[in-house]
Amino acid sequence: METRELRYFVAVAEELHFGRAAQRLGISQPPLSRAIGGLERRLGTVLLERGSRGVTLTGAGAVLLREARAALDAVEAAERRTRRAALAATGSPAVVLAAKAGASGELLAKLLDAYAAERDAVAVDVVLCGPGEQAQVLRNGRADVALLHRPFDDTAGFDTEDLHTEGQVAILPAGHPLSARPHVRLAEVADLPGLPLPRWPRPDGTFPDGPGPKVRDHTQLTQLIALGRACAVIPESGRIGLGEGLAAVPVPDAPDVTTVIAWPPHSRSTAVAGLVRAATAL
Amino acid sequence: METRELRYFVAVAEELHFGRAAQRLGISQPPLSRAIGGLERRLGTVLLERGSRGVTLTGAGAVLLREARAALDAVEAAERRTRRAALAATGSPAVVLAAKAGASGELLAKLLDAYAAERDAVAVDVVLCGPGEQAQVLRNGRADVALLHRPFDDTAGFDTEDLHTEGQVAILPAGHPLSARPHVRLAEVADLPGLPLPRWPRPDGTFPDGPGPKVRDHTQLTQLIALGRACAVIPESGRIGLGEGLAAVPVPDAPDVTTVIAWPPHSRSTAVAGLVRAATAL
DNA sequence: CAGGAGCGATACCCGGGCGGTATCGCCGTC
DNA sequence: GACGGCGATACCGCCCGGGTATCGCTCCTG
Repeated sequence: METRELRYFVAVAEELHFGRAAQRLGISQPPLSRAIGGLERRLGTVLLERGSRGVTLTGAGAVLLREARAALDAVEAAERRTRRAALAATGSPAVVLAAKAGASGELLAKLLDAYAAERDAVAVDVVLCGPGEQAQVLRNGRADVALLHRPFDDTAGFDTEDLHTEGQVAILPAGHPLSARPHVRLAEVADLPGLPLPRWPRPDGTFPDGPGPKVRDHTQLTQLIALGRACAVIPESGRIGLGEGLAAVPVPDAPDVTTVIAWPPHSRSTAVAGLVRAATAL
Repeated sequence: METRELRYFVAVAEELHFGRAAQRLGISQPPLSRAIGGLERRLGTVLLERGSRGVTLTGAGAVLLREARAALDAVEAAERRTRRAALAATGSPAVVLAAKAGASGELLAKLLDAYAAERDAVAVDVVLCGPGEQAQVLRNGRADVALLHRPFDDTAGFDTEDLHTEGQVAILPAGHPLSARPHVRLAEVADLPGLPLPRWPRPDGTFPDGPGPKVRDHTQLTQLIALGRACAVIPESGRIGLGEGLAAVPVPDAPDVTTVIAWPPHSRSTAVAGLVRAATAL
């Protein structure tokens, strides 16, 4: 199987429409039909059910979609990491670290300082991601190492070291009745009248159904809470630098959040190893 | 990057010789030179140093070799798993379990029994591998789930559950002076005159240098020991069914061996989940 | 029920790229 | 200095990937 075929299949499987998929791929529809047909013939199975009412995935098609995404990520990563290695050899070595925007700010700063103090430390490019995007950028090679947060982020497939565990706090508009309490239970925060928990995007960019407002980053979240339109439960470390208008109340029964440093298991980069060493020594 | 280019590059990087690589790929040498040249041009870097004395990898080339192998494994896995899913849909569902030949025999039997007793259990094909091959077959999709042995096998990149931990024993020819001892130290076994530790193949099939005989599987090992040509240190559970002519002596200071069940992190198969459940419940 | 719209499959053509053979250029080595 | 080994280059032919035009089917609609 060629990566071109995998790209084509993923496009059709995501759009569930040959015409739109072809448009997205920048080709016309007939070659796309032929490519998918050829793939099905060689695999000896039907991947897509062409009904009169659009296209649906078969079981084998669903498996291939999952596997093809992983394979394409690996190919992309190969290209990016090779390019990065070539750059490193010609004089400007750098390592790319992915972190969630607005999380673990203090830990990140300490990590960068500690690593910079090491012998033969190289430049660290920091890529700030939306929630849940770090694993993706680590898989497709945009980053060499990432800070993830269990249990929110999926650490499967990476080597990891735990760095820090903390409890969670509820963030409420200042002056809210609950904000004076020494602590609250998760259930109490879950359905406050008029203050729903916000909805975060899924990995594919869509939002789950529900009453809460859609948010994509930490700034949107704090603004919405300050406006009295939502509340949230976030790791303790997120409370620092919250600004006016917000109050934080511990939520003892919310699951602990562990910040971990993660890297691709076959990584052989000394820079990544140095960052991990610096992080675990914090 | 197309998988064809990656396959070509891996072949050259492994052979370090364009002619032999072309032969292995079943094409002639000129198109191979052109393909590699094109890859280097598009990546904007030199991957292979063509010296008068053969070919060597550059730094970027070494990175690409590692990443390309991973990517090709992922593509292969996509193809195999899709084929398997298609088979499963047409009536003969099966799950493939990889285990090291000659290890954990008892545990494997109990696992298969326990799983077979489950509701809607499917057929389990067992693939017996040489030492260290399980991770490879799991990565490239020949197997869906595997039994690995830490610290010997590399579990990086997989989800795992620990099943069983045990100590190690030295296997000696019956009648050897040490065989009467209640236990021995690792260092004592390491350099017995005339009884060297055998050499196991590396993942790429070559053997490390050293005095010991080359062995590829458990049978060869036991024969060599019975012949008085080698000794070995293996997990306790390997002593059962040793047969005549061999003695086992505990080695308390050898590292413990943990048998784990491992599967690809994005696996969604209910059969794999069932096997894992059965295994952890043992 | 006829007409039309939407969508994927098919027919057919064209051009680029992949693979093949022949040959060159560069080094070592005898 | 001749030769042999090895990778690069030149050149050619053909297949395959991509394009346009069109078909066949289904469903909706007036």
